[in-house]
Amino acid sequence: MRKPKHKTVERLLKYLEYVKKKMNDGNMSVFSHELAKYVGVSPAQVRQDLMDLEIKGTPQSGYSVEEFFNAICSHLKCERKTKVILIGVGNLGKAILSYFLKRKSTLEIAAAFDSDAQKTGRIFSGTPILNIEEVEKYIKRERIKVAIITTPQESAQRIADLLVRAGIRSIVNFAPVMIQVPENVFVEQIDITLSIEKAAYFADETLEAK
Amino acid sequence: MRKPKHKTVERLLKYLEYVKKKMNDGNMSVFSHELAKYVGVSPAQVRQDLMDLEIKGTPQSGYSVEEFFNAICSHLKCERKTKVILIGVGNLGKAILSYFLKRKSTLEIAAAFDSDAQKTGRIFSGTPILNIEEVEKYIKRERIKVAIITTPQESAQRIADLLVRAGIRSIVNFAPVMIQVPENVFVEQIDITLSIEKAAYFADETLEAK
DNA sequence: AATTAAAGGTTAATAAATAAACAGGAGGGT
DNA sequence: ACCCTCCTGTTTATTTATTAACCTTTAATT
Repeated sequence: MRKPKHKTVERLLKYLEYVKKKMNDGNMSVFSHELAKYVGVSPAQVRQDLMDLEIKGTPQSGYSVEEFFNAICSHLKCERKTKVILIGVGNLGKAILSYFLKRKSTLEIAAAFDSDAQKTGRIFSGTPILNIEEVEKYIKRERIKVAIITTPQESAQRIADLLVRAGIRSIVNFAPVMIQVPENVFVEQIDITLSIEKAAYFADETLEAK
Repeated sequence: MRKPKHKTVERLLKYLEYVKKKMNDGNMSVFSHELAKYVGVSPAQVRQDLMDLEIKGTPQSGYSVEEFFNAICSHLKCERKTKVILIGVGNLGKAILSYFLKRKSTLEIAAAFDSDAQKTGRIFSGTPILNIEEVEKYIKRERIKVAIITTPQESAQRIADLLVRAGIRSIVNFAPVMIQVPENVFVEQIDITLSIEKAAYFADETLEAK
């Protein structure tokens, strides 16, 4: 079976959420059109995804939620939660921390870091906020491999350098600058402003078409 | 010339940013490899994008920033800023407001709305925060067509209904629920938690590959 | 004057993502 | 027993996105 690509991984993560809900509600099975509606894609798309994962269903009862859950988890390697850290407890950082608190995610934000002494030493949304000076020690001790940067633009590169030196292998960067890292470090750049601009563009498109 | 698709629009918006910088610095021209590095794609990709926009360059001086700027602006229809509103001035809402303040965007957040009387009546990051009860009047008076939802999950659907009733034609929704809207309303769902989970997944992938 | 290097323009090839189409089996009703 | 409907499994087609390859131009160099 071939590895899932970007869009597929997105959908699988969404399916996983829905399936968890169904399990909590005591359901034993789920249909492709339910998943399709929840995720916002066509049922055909769902079926094809599930085919790739080699999950079988029946026309009568759809797919077994248990089998489904296990299959996705093993493909996404999310049996045990990956520990990540977050740097920069500003508005965006706080927003992310509280999102993770509410949602049972495949990840766990083990700690957050900031340079502002007013923020450090407290717990926010269940996550301890530590001083940025401790981050290197922390990464090494806890063997953290993934970090989220939500600092201001100006500090992003400096923080990235620090993280890489300490052993971080992959970074999710929300600061609106391209950070430069060694080749063997993975970076995912997420630009919220741009996402909104894009949405607005396509909004216009569809308005005109009607 | 055919209309730019999703990924292309993303890149064009990034090019635009870089070109603005170059113009501010007094540069007259820009090369494909510069843009490529800034945006994180191959120079070939850049050239192809520019070809589609019918922007011509020369091997010696690359592309004219002015021509470039005008071409992108006209294709993205961003000559005059589109006014949008934001609902929900929590952590994420504030983060977005401050991002837009710093960055010269193609959009302008004309007003923000919240139900908390402690927040309303003030100005945050240059944007007035009004009471949610005024939103319908505001949308109609200012003919706003695009709205950003950054409320808690629980209120998202209710707010969406309200917005649609008031005349909003397209919504960027950050609340982690699929909102249901009439067919003629455009919705862009942005799930930050999911983006991070996805990034973590591909991080793992690349780690293993090495 | 010829050569080389750097950068753009174009076309073709490949890969990824999405959509469409259709056969087959199990229930349920007549 | 027959037909109808619903939903799955699979295949094929189509559209989007990305990459690679190759040619051309022009300035600098030898």
